[in-house]
Formats: sequence, structure tokens, C-alpha cells
Amino acid sequence: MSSVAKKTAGTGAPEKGSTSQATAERIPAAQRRELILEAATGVFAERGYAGSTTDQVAKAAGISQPYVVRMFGTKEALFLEALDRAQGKLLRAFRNVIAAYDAGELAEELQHLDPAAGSGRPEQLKQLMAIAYADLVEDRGILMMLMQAFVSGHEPAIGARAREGFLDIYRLVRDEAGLSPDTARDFLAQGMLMNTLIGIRLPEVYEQDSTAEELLECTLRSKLPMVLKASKAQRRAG
Amino acid sequence: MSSVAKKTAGTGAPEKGSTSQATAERIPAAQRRELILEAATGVFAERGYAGSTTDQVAKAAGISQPYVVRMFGTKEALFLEALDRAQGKLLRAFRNVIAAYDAGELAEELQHLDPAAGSGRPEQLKQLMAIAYADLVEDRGILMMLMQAFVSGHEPAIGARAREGFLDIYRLVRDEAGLSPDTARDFLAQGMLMNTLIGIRLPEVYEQDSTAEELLECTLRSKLPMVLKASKAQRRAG
DNA sequence: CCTTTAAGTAATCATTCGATTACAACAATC
DNA sequence: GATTGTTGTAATCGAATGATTACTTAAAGG
Repeated sequence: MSSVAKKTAGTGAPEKGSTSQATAERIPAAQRRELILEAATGVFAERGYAGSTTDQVAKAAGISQPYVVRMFGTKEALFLEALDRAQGKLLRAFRNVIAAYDAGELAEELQHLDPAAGSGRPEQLKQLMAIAYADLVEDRGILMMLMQAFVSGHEPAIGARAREGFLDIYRLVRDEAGLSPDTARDFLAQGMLMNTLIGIRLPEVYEQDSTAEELLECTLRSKLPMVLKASKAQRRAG
Repeated sequence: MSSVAKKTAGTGAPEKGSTSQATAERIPAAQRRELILEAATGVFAERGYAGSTTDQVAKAAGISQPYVVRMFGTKEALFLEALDRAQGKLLRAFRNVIAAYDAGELAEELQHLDPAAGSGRPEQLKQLMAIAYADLVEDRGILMMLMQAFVSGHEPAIGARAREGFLDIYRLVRDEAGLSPDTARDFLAQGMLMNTLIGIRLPEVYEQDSTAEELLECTLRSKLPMVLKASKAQRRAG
């Protein structure tokens, strides 16, 4: 997805010799909004709310800083929207698993589950959702965006949203997947551990530290190779 | 420097008689250092690294902002020292439990453990350390200070230190308490969940939200009343 | 007393950052 | 082709913040 109509990189010279326009390609506001939210999710996930600047988001989205502010009003409003979006993606991922399971579409995946963990619907859904959660690590923005919100409870608006969002996830796992409170708690705890391991960038030292290797191995299991690959890609891009 | 300009304000203002004490009480630098670290832990725990200012730390410690900076050099150095201190307290708390257990000093506490969770040394130590961890919530600064470090992996110095610190804790739990990797992982996961619940200030809505009530109940168990009390105290302190 | 040292602050500086303003260019519509 | 709304930027402002400088003052030690 790149510019076709405009200059900048369109025809030959990226230099601004001719028309001194540094302006981005014009696209509808609704699409631009989504691009900004995508960029903001990455920036906020990386640096947290206070550690991010609207200019970093603007640069990541390929537009100017005033445009970001004008479109969302304030940095806080932008953060809240990005948070909602990330939470929505997580809830949708879980609901997709549940729906597919109940429709009997996961016969293949069921073969690879740990039989010792139980064969009831809640036990199997728990394992399947854990896999879906680990899949979200590939993006890395979504889970760390949530994590950053979870440690920003001192900001009144963000704290309130984070609380509600976390409880939404708990209720989904309990009511829609049917996990008992204790099982739901264990499920969430595993998720928070994964977030933490990603947050401290443990995959980056996987090869140099055997303790890190062991902990990552027993936390991510079959999803470890994918996470390691995503980590390396992230480092290149960073 | 002692020639002429020395007495600029010496003309009228040096009232030493009673009230207006613009300067803090003079105490040895080593003690002041500890006071600043204590204050910094609370501030960083609350607002994170980027969200905290050296002036907030100074105010919390009852001294001026330049003094904070001069004593630690940079905000980052201050954060790293506070982080070390918090991690040290956590490690010490766990080692105290292990030593007391091995010395047979915990006969009373053993009566209150869940027998269904197993009666071997690792199983009992896991439960005892979980209680010790929850006890640290009372301070609140220590655990959230660590949590804030865990989401600051993008800061090179902090990220490196956070990684090492987390692995130190894992090794302690595995090697000194004797937990298997899987059990150690589950233990850490519960800890990360507790941190998250504290981070989003879930205890503050305990009375208004039955979902929050259930989740807190099944995560903190016997330690819930203490955490609720600490939460209320924290709110009053603001 | 006087000199030295340690503890502490006021003032300020250079950046950074979120937000605002004013404007430019493109596109649709009449 | 003039009008009008949409998409976008440059310039800049005021407040906040980490750090520095220069100073003050309470003790400690002759």
C-alpha cells in the first residue's frame, strides 16, 4: 500500500526539487483514522502512555503531528481509542475460537491438545484460547497496548477503561467459555505472564541465556518458534 | 568567593527565629538517600518511569528537586537504584520464607495451607511464598515498581536490568525453593496477575462490582481483607 | 574564633511536547 | 469557474521538565 498518485516516491526523484510538497497522500478521514490508530497502538505498546509523543505516532503514521491531535482531540483520547481497539481484537479472537469450537470446526486442532489437561469443553477451550492468545503476540502491539493500560491506573480515564476491559475479558472467559472462576483466574494469570515476558523482551536473549530459554520454552510451548521469529522481525524493524 | 558578594541576602531576611524553614532538616547523605529511594519507589510505582518527574520524587521526599538530581545523577540512575532496592526486598522476602521453613519455624502457618495442593516441600513453599508475595502488596510500591520496570523494556538500561531481575526471581523459585519449571511458571504467573489487578486498582471497585469481587476473592483468598484495607489507606493518602 | 566541609536551595536554562492557529491544496458540487 | 468542504501542513506558543550553576547555611574540627 503506497502512493501512486502523489510524488515523494512516485516518479523517479524523491527529492523535493519540483513541487515543495511534503504532504501525505490524501485519503478519506475514516481510513486515515484507522492508520493512525494502528500506528498509535505500536507506539503506545512500545513506550507506554506517558512515554509516547503524538509526534512519534504521527511519524509512524506518515503524517504531521497537528493532524493527529486534531483528529482525536487529545493524546488521552487517542490512547483510549487505541485501547478500545486492542481490547476489541482480543475479545474477537477469543469469541472466534469459541464459535469455531462449538461449530465443530476445530477437529484438527483438538488432536494437538494436551489430553492430560482434560477433555471437557472448558478445558479444551482454555487450551485453544491460550493458543489464540499466543498468536496475538505476533502482532505484539495488541497485548502490550493492553499491558501498558494495566499499569496506567493512576490516570483516571485510562484506569477506569482498563478495569472495565479486564473485567470484560474475565467475564467472557467465565461465561462464554464456561471456565470456573479458578480456572479463569489461572488462564488470565498465564496471559499476564506472557505479557510480562514480552514486555521485558525475554525472547531477545533466548539464545544467550539458558534460564530464559527454559522459561520461554515452558510458557510458550509450541508457540515459541513463532514468537522468536516475531521478536527478530521486531528488532530489525525497531 | 568569600570576599564581597557573599552577603547579598544578609541584610534583612535571615529570620531563624521560628517558623519559615525553607530548607529541610539536615541529615546525613546516606540516610537522605534512603528516604529519596523510598519516595522514588512510591512515585515510580504509581506513574511509571516516563510519567514521573524528579520534582514529584523531591516533593515526596520533602526536599528540593536539584538535590535529588545531584544525589543520583540522572532520573534513570535513580530509577535503576529504586528498582534494585525493590527487587532486593522481594528476593529477601522469599528467602526468609524458605529459611524459616527449612528451620521448622512455620508449624503454625502450615496448618492453614490447602492440603489439596500437595504436602511436599516445593508445594508448601509455593503456597507460603504466595502469601509472602501478597503481603508485599501492602506496601504496593515494591510490586508496582517492578511491574513498571517490566513494561519499560524499550529503555535499554531499564530493560536489561528488568530482564536480569525477572530471571533472578525465576531461578530463586526454581533452585532455592525447588519448584519444577512448570510449577515455577505457574507461581510467577499468579504473581503477574496480582500485579495486574493492583495496577488496574481493582480493589477500589470491590464493593461496586460483583465480578471484581469474585476475581479478587479467588486470586487473593485469605489476603484479600489486608489488600482491601491497604487500598483504602492508599486512597486516603492520595 | 575561624576555616572547611557537607547539606541544601533558588534561579534558571535548554529541550520537549501537546495543543492551537493560520494557511495551502485538492476535490466535489452547483 | 466560482464556491465550499475536506485533507493536510508549517509555524509557533506555553507549560513542563531534567539538569546545571551559583549560592546559603548548619556543623565539625582545629
